[in-house]
Amino acid sequence: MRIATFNCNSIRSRLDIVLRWLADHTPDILCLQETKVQDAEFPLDAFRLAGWHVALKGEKSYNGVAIVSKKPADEISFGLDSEPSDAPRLAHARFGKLHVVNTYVPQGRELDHAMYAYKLEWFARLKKYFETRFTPATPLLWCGDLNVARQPIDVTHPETKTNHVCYHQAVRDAFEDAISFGFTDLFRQHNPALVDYSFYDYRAPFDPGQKRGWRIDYVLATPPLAQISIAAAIDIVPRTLPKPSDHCPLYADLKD
DNA sequence: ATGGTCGGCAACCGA
Repeated sequence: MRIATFNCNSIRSRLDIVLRWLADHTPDILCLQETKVQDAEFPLDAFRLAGWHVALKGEKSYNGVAIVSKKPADEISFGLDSEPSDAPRLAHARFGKLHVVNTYVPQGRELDHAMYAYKLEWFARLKKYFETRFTPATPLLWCGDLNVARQPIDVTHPETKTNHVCYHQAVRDAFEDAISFGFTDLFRQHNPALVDYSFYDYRAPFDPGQKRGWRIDYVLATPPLAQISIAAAIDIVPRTLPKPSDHCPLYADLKD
């Protein structure tokens, strides 16, 4: 079974890239973030024509999540359990015994901005969400753009990023606390020392040799799934393609 | 240290 995640930075502007990626990599499940579209405007027919089911929740201009799958989900819900629930940032789908939670965590803007405190709180609320609904024995995948680089290896020049909202110690601690529910970072499980990134800021000149990037997108799994995980990888940076996203697709393969 | 480029959407905001 293959599970994938991709911050597509507008599903309408990158529909062809996403459909091509689905056809080439044939995941069972693909979690999308930043679809940036209201539900009525989501290009659902294009997915259906290609044989995919989609659970989606969006809004105008910002945020938006979707779970694309070969088989239809048995259960779908959106948002955290407390207000503001941020439905366009969290999608949950159940496929038989398998649960998938797809999140687009708030970026945080600046350390002294209210959105950064909100981001830290978001991780705490998400941990509560996991504790309320699941146990570490639940076959559960947590995927998405989490807007935090976990370790020094996960960001270029970490010593210059200590005051960045995606690497500051407090957000790394908040992430680790949510992970402590019982998750394993599948990319790092399979590639313990590999320097690879899932995000390259549009504003930084793209230089594959320099690789100025961040690993802020994840597939995390509870023990029953981490134990049967075979491989995980970040796909090539699609900067050579027309209309590349600033994020890369990544995926994990599990035994069926 | 600063600024750099996108997408959405119609002036700038968010990343």
